[in-house]
Amino acid sequence: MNESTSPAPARRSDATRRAILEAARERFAADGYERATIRAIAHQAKIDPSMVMRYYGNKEGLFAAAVAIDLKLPDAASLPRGEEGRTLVTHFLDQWERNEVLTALLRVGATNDAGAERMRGIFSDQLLPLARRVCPDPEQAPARAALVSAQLLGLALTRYVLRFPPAVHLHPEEITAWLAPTVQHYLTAPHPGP
Amino acid sequence: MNESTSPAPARRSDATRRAILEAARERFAADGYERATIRAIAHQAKIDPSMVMRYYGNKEGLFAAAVAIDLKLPDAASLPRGEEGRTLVTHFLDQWERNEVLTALLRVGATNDAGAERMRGIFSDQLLPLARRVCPDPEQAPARAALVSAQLLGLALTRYVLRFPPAVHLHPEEITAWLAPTVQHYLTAPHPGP
DNA sequence: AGCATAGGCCAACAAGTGTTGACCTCGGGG
DNA sequence: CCCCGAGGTCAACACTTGTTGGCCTATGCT
Repeated sequence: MNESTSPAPARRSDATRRAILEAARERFAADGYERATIRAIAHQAKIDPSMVMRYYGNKEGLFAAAVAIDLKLPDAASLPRGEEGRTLVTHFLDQWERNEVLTALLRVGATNDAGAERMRGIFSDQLLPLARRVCPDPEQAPARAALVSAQLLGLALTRYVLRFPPAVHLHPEEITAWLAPTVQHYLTAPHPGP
Repeated sequence: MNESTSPAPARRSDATRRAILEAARERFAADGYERATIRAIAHQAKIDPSMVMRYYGNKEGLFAAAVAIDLKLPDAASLPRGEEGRTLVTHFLDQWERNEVLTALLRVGATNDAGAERMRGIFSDQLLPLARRVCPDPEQAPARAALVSAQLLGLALTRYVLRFPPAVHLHPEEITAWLAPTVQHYLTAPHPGP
C-alpha cells in the first residue's frame, strides 16, 4: 500500500511470509526454541515445512526474522524530568501486552544463546543509552540500567513466562504504582554505597 | 556415615547416583531441559545412558530428582524487624552463588511446564507464607510476594541466565545495597494505590 | 568355593528433528 | 496462445532423541 517508501518489491508470497512469521512468534513464545518445531509452525501457518526453509533459510534465520523488532523506547530527552520511571514502566507493560515477540524473546533467551545475545543487544542498544542520559553519573549508567532491566524483566518473567498467579492477576495500574518509583530510584537516586 | 537416622539402605551405587545428579544439574543449568540430553549427562557423569533410566525411570524423574531442594528461607519470626528485605536478598544471593540448582530451575522453568510448576510451588510454599507474616495486610500478601519474586528472579535472570555484563559484574554487596530497600518496601510499605 | 544379585555396558528400536531436492500448478507477460 | 518462473506439495535423507532388553562382571553372603 506504500510502494514508494518501502524498497520491498511486494512479492505475491507476502501473505504466506507473514503467516509464517506470525505462527513462528506464537510457537516460540509458547514453547521456546527447541520445542517450537518447524513442522508445528508450518502446520499452524497452514503451509508446508519446506516453505519455511525456502523463505528463511533455516531455523535460526526464521527466529532472527521473527524477533527482529524495535522496542521504540521514548527518547531520553523527551521524558518529563522525574517521570522517567513511570514512563518506562508503562511503555514496557504496553509493549509486552500488545505483542508476543517479547515473550518469545525472553523464553528463547533462557535456553538459546542467539536469543540471549539478542536480549543483550536490546539492553545495550536501547536501555543503556537512555540510562546514560538520565542518571547523574554516566559511569554508573551500566549498573543502573542493569538494575532497571532486572526489575522489568523480572516482572515479565513471573507474569508472562512462569505465570505466578498473583503476578498474572496484578492490574497494570497497580504494577506501575509499585514499580515506577523503584525504577526511578534505580535511575536517579544517589548510590547507596556498599 | 549416619545409618541410624537416614532410612536409606546405603546402596553400593550411591556414588554413581550422586555423579548422575551432579552432572544433570550442571547440564540442566547450562542448557535447559531439551538440550540437556540424557546422553550428554551420562557422558559427563562417565557412565552409560541406560544407568540414568535404571536409577531415575525417565528424564522427567531425573529432572525432578535433580531439582528437589529446599530454599531454607529463614523463618519469618526470626527476622529482625525492618531487616527482612536485607536478609532475604543476601540469603537469595548466597543460595544462588552456592549451587547451580536454582539456575537450572530458572532456565528449565522458562520452557518446560514441569519446571515452571516447580517454581510456582517454591513461590507459594516458601515466599508466600513469609510475606503473609511480614506484610501489614495479609490479604495483600500474594501481590507483595509476587513483587518481591519479580525483583529477585529478575536479578537472577539478568545475572545468571541472560548474563547481561553489567549485571554479572555487580558486587554482591552492591546488589544488596540496591535491592534490600526495594524488597523491604514491597513487603511492608503502605499500598501506593493505583 | 559357589552362586544369586546388583551394577554396569552395548546395541538397537521407534519416533521426531532440521533440511533437501524432485516434482506439480497456476498466473501473467511475450 | 504458449511458456516460464514463482508458489507450493510430497517424500525422503541423515541424524538425534528417549528408552529398552540382553548380556557381561564382580561383589558379598552362605
